[in-house]
Amino acid sequence: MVSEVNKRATRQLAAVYQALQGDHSHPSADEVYQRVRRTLPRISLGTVYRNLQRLVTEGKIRMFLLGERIARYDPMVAEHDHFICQRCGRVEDVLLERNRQVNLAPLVNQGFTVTAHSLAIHGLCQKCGRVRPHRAGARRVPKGPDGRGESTAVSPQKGEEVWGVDRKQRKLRSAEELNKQT
Amino acid sequence: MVSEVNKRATRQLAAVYQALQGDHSHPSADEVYQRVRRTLPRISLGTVYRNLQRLVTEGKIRMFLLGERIARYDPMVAEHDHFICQRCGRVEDVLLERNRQVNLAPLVNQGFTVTAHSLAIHGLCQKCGRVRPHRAGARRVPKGPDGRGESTAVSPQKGEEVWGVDRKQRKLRSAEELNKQT
DNA sequence: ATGATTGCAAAACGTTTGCACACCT
DNA sequence: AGGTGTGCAAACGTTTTGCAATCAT
Repeated sequence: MVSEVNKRATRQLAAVYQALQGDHSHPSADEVYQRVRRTLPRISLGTVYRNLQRLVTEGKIRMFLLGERIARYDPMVAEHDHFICQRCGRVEDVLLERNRQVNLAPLVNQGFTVTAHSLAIHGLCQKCGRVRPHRAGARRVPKGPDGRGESTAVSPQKGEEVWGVDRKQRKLRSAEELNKQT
Repeated sequence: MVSEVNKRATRQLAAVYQALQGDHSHPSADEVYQRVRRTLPRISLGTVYRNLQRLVTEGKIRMFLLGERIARYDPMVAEHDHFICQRCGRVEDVLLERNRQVNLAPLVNQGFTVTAHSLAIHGLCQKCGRVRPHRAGARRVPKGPDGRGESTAVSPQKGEEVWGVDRKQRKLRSAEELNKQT
């Protein structure tokens, strides 16, 4: 009623959709763009974005932001969880049988409406887990070769000691105090 | 050995750190900036970013990207999960007693190294859940008033039918076919 | 003194948008 | 014909970075 306007089907829309089918590698918009370009060399990145967005709001694909700043897209499939590699940034689907049965009742009782939930598991993927990473460039979250650095709520890197912060509000006497325990 | 360089303690670093202590509202870098500015009016946004980054790699604070493209920061605290409101984008800490006991053994057996996991629950927070949202602007993920639009792997909006995609690879005959079921 | 850290401004990055033109229906 | 969707390029918001000046050690 309000405005189910005449959506049109175009070559570009189909190509974008097609590029995602059967693909669970969570391509970014740009990766989709590169793919679609092979079929439609004149398509623009903007169009890819527009069509991805359209497919998302139509519920035909899924978009998520998971520990990185770039959006990734997925064909619609059954619920699953995600493993995010801290080193290479790769996101893999994982199926953990038992964890779907999370008890959300407490939330609902507090007035939340829950529409979805997904578990993000952080760590090192099979490839990255093998390499022992020279514990050198630990200062800076790397960004070059492996593409992505940080991930969602990464726990302290092994080898970096966590600061002994006590949980309650705490005032620093001086700037020095902050540095002391590093 | 390699390069545990002389890190220095500065007023700015302390202020950035201090701005987060006892704050569980998940401020963005810019919010931290605004806060710190009250004490150090001449601090620059770049410095805030640099210090936030440093504190993160030192394990003194935590950064996460959760359903939005902007980074949010948190003082280091015990593990908890996150509720992300689809409407207003607010991220709230939640404590779900039973869900910590996820069985990660299958993953570990597959060669993954798990360092952290957190559950992201998507839905409507107490405030947003009350309002019945004019089911009109459902086409476009809103971006104005409520600040954020999309969230991590949001499931199809109520009222939008999901396309009946069959799971296996599928070729479109034509562009039209894509539009048909909308 | 020396070099880590700052402020500033420009660049980078992924994404969105305004426009005139092309194409679908 | 009419208007949705396109290609292009410019704009966007967040984050990063190069530089000379400043400050902690």
